[in-house]
Amino acid sequence: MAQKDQAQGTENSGQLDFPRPLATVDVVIFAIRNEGLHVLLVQRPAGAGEPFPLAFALPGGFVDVAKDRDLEACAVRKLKEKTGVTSPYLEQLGSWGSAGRDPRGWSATHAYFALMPEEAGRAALAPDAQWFPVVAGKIKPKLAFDHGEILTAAVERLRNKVEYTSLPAYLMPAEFTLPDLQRVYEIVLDRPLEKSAFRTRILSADMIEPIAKMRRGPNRPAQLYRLKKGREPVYFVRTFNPPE
Amino acid sequence: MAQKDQAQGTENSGQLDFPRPLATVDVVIFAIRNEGLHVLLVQRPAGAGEPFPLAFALPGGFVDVAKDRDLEACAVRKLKEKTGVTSPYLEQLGSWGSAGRDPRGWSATHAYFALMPEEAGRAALAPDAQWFPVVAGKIKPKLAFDHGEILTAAVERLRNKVEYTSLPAYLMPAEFTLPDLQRVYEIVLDRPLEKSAFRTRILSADMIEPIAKMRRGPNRPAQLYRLKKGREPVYFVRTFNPPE
DNA sequence: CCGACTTAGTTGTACAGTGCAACTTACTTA
DNA sequence: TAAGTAAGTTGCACTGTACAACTAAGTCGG
Repeated sequence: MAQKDQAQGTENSGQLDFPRPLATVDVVIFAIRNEGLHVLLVQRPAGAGEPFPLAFALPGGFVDVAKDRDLEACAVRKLKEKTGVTSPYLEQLGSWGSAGRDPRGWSATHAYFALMPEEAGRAALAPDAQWFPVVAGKIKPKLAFDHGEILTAAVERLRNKVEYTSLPAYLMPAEFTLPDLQRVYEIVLDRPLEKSAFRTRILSADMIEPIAKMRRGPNRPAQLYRLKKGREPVYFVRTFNPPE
Repeated sequence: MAQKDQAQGTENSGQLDFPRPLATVDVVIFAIRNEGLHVLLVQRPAGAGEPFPLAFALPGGFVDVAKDRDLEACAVRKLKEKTGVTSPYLEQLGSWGSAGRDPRGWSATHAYFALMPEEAGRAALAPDAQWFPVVAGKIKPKLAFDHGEILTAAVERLRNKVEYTSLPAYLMPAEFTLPDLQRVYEIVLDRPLEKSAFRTRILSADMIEPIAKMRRGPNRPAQLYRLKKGREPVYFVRTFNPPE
């Protein structure tokens, strides 16, 4: 809630002349590439006065009070501007704000969490944007600001939700098989799942529908499916076979 | 991520002289009072230039870059200052930011979600703070700003998490019985739960421990329990008997 | 042309936790 | 001492998973 600023010691109503934190938005966007979880990062500029020159960072930037109607619009805009991609799934992840996270002053970022299929990531990527594999919840290069911490939180959120939702559907191409989908679940969770229980659960969730086509390969063909359109993510009432 | 401000059209590195949104923190704090879910609200001042004079609002206020080390510290401070209470459980709920939510300009609030036992709420409450019953996820008075929307999101989050976590433990007094705990679950979920399944689940979660005392009443005494100290919230692998 | 190989998809049995309902236990009160 | 009430337990049916073996449908190499 915004109220009169008792913090500044001025009790005059409507006084707004006190220092404000910097307000930014950052997006953690995941895709599966080459059988592994990847995250899209952008390299920071090297100009004078730039914090963390040439380090990699999450795509994002300052909220523009003239351009952005709201935070989500800002996230969509920043993602498009910084990386060139658009995401079919975007949710809030959380916010990080403190005196020290940005050398330019007290700043707070509104972090978003996004998923996209690999196919869409092959299109025009911004020149300084790049996909990085996520290994053990971390990234090789040390990230700018507290973005390493934000990324860790995003991976944890992804793992948690994949355990009991249909979120991986947003990581799939337009047409996919059930084993494809299961593989994506397994990649994110980093453990094998039971084939028959997986099939039962997904098929009874009414989230995908078979199309009149099979995936052909060197062995038995597999039924192709597509997402039912307009489907919100499905929440299961159990997790998959629990870790221990 | 904070980066140079391309949005303002100035490409000079380190330029920070552009308008910043207002930054606030608000807290939705719940307690069970009189067999019902309640929220703690504060009445807004009536001074000239004050938005929503005398309306009720979530406790919160502007981030103070001098006083607040980070957002959570700001939430704790605001809760204490505005209402007088302190919460044993505080988590981020999300952020709401847009051009129109505050008549004083583009503003973004970082909303927190808190739980506390009723007993702690009986102590010194700030004079303009007041508990309101939550009926059907809503509050009787129309709230200031978009706080009605934030409250709705908080109730939804609470309901969702109570379905598969031990969060209600933070709504309990220091000593309580299993039927007490079950009643709190039922109040929040607004549906009855199975007694035997509930007991089995809670007792096998290793979150509470019996004390050498019984609750005596007009009928069979009930075993009293307390929370095991230092326990994080427990996540169950199933929800309770699903709504349909 | 046939048998080895591989992956898709199904089936069967054991098990865990819930839903439902009846039951026992332990106390108060008339 | 019997009735009443809430605490706590028990038993059985049911659902969905775990595990594992099985069948199905294709390619490929001899």
